[in-house]
Amino acid sequence: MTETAKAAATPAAASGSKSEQAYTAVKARIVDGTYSPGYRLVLAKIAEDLGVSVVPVREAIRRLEAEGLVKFERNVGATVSGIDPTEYLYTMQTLSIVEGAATALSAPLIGAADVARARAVNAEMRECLQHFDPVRFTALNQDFHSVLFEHCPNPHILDLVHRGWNRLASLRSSTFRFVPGRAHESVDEHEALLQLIESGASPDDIEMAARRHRSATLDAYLAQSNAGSLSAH
Amino acid sequence: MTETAKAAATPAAASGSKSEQAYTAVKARIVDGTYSPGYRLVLAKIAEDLGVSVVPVREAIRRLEAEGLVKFERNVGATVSGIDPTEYLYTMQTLSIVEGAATALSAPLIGAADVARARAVNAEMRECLQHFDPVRFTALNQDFHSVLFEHCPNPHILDLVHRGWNRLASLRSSTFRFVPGRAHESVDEHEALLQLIESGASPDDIEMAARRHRSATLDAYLAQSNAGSLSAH
DNA sequence: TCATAGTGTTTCGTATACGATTTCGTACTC
DNA sequence: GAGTACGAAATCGTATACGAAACACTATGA
Repeated sequence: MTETAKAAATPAAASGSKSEQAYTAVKARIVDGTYSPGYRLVLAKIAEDLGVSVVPVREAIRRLEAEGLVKFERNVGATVSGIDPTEYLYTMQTLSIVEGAATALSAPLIGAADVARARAVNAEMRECLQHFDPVRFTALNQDFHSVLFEHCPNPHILDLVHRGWNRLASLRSSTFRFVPGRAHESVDEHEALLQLIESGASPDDIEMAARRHRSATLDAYLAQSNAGSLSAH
Repeated sequence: MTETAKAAATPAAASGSKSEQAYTAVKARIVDGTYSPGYRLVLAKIAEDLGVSVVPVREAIRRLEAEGLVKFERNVGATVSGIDPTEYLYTMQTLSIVEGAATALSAPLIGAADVARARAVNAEMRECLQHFDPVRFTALNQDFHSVLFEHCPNPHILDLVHRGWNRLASLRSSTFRFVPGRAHESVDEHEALLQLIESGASPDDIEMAARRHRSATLDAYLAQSNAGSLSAH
C-alpha cells in the first residue's frame, strides 16, 4: 500500500451531503488536472455535471477557496488558482516552516515501527531513482514525510501541513520533474533525518533539519527555473 | 490611533455582499462575547436579526467554521467553539511557530520608523502596567506585534498569523487577565526583540526570540492554571 | 480610425419554498 | 416505575426563481 495519508481525498465519493460530494468532485478534478490552472469554474455548469443545484456547488467552491485551491472574485466567479511560481515559492516556504515544526513535535512519538516503515519507503524511493518516475517519486516522498509528521499532537499544525501538501498536489509541479538531480540528495537527507530521530536528537535540531530539507528543494527549483529572478529580492 | 492592523475586522460594516455583512456581524458578536462559547447559532434566527435570508448566513457560518471560530455539525447546527484550554494551547503553540517565522521574515523589511512606532506602543504598555487593564494591554500587545510581522512578504504565513490572533481574540482568554505577572516580562522581551531587529540579528535568532516570547506566555498560563496537567504532550 | 455610449448576454447573489433529518416530549407497555 | 416507541416541532439541506452586477459586442459620433 504505497499511497498512505492522502488526508481528505476520500475516493469513495462523498457520503452524505451534496456539498461534500461537490467539494470532493471538484477537488479531484483540480488535482487530477481536468480543471487546469486558470480554468473558469462556472457554478451552473458544474452543478449540472454533478446533477445537483448550484447552492451546494457554491459552498464547495468557497471551501476550496479557503484552502487556496481556487481564487474567487465577487460577481465574477472562480478560477483554479495558478501555478504562479510565486505561489509555489510561498507554499513551499510556508510548508517548510509548519512541516518542520510538525516533524519536531511528532518526533518523540515516533516508534521503531514507524522508523522502519519510513525507511522502507525511502528504500523504494532510492530504487525508484533508476528508471526515474517523478510522479511516483513524489507520491513516495509524501508517504515518507507522512510517517514523520502524522503523530504531531497539535491538530492545527497538522492541518496546516495537510493543506500545504494539498496545494502542492494541486499545482502539481512535482518539483522533481524539474530538478531530478534533487531526488538523490533528498533520499540521503531522508536517511539523515531518520537517524536524527532515532538518536533522540533535540526537537530544535530535528525541526531545522526538516525545514532545511524542504528549503533545499525549493532552492534547487529556484536555481533551476530562473537563476534568481524571484529569489530573495 | 491605537488599534492598528486589525486585518479583517473592518468595523464600517461589510460593504458589498450580504454574506460579507453576515460574516462580519456574526464574527463581531462572537468576539465581543454576545455569542459566548457554546452558544447555538441558528441560521434562521441570525438571518432574521440581520434582515437577510439564510443563504448568506449559512455561507458566513461556514467561513467562520473554516477559521475555527465555530464548530459545525451536519444536520445539527453550529455552536461557538469553546474556550477549551486544550484549544488555547494548540492555538498558542501554532501561533508561536508561524508568528516567529513571520517576524523573522519581516525583520529585514522593518525600518527605523516601524521600530519607533513599536517602541511607542511598548511604552504605552509599560505605562499601562500601573493601573493594569488586561484588555487594553492585550490590544496594545497585538498592535506591537503587528508592527513586527506585518511586513512579512509571504502572504500565506501572514494569513496564518492573522488567523491565530483572531482565534485568540475569539476565545478572549486575554491571557494577561490570568497571568498578570507575565505582563512585566512581556514588555521587557519586547524591547529585547526590538534591539535584536535593530542590530540586524540573524533571522534564526529573531525567529527563536519571537517564538520563545510567545511560548513563555503560554507556559506562564499553563503553570498558573493547572500545574502541568497538560504540559509536555 | 478611434473612442465612447448603449444594449444584450452571461454569471453570480439572494430570497423563498419544500423535503430531509434530528431532537425532544409524551404516551404506552412491560 | 422504567424503558421504549411513536409523533410533533425545530432546524438544516437543497432546489428553484428572480434580481443585480459584470463583461462583450455593436453602433454611433468625432
